[in-house]
Amino acid sequence: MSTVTAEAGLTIAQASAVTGLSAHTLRYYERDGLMLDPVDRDPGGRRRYAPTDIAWVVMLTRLRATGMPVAQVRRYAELARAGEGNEPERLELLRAHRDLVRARLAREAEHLAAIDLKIEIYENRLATC
Amino acid sequence: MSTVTAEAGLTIAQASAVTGLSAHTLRYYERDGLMLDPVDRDPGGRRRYAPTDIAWVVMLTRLRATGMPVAQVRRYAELARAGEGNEPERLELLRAHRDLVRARLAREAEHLAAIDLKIEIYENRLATC
DNA sequence: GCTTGACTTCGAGTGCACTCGAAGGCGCAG
DNA sequence: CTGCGCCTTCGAGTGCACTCGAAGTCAAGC
Repeated sequence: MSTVTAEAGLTIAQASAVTGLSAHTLRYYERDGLMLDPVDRDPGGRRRYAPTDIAWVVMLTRLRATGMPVAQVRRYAELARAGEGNEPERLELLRAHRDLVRARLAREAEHLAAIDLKIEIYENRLATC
Repeated sequence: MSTVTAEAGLTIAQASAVTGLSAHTLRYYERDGLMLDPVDRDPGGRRRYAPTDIAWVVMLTRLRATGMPVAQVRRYAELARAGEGNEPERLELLRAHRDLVRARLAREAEHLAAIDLKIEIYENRLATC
């Protein structure tokens, strides 16, 4: 059924299972230029995700999950697609994103601490009566 | 101009400045039942934000900034509005949210570490050539 | 008394990121 | 050769949380 005879890459369903993205979303990302290259197709025209594709999707989900807008992921993909020579730009893009994420996580940690405090207040109030 | 003679509460513009929310958003939150009670009005019918209102808005922004949906904030406000007796429910709501936030922050920290690694790879590549 | 500017309500519009449905194609088990 | 299930494309729809514009009101300064 889903066993692979030789090495041919994953179907979109398998890629979906591995990455946690829906098949719809995987197609949407490719359409929107978020992939490094269009994914290879089998003789029947179906997508075959190579390990490098999967690795890219994983990185892509990390960027998305940390709040990078789709447009900026596309920008990053375009740079990577263009080949060598623009590493400084890619580095800058990633650094800028990292800084934003760090700042947001710090802020959220503060909020979390305040929420924890609120929880403790409730716990104490319930414990003493 | 914006000095307050006696103690009358903040105008919506002042509340906006203090909380970082737009006046539009403050009205929207009140309309949507996210406030504990409708905000008091001055003789002219304009909103006057009491310190307790501001404190609530601050808590509310903490919940929102950590990803609690507006509908759940409303639920929390409804419980608080209902008065005493439902503290266990409020506590449960906050705890559930806290757990989600903790889990997400942990996941994001992992993603951040992976992004940092990528950045280091770029840095090394650029440093050695 | 008239302008100014901040306020009001109401309802519609925006942006983002999916998410889904329709309509059809292909290859293989039975 | 027929039905099944998974695949395809295209374009439209959804959900969330604002965000904005229009039209009108009111108090205070000039």
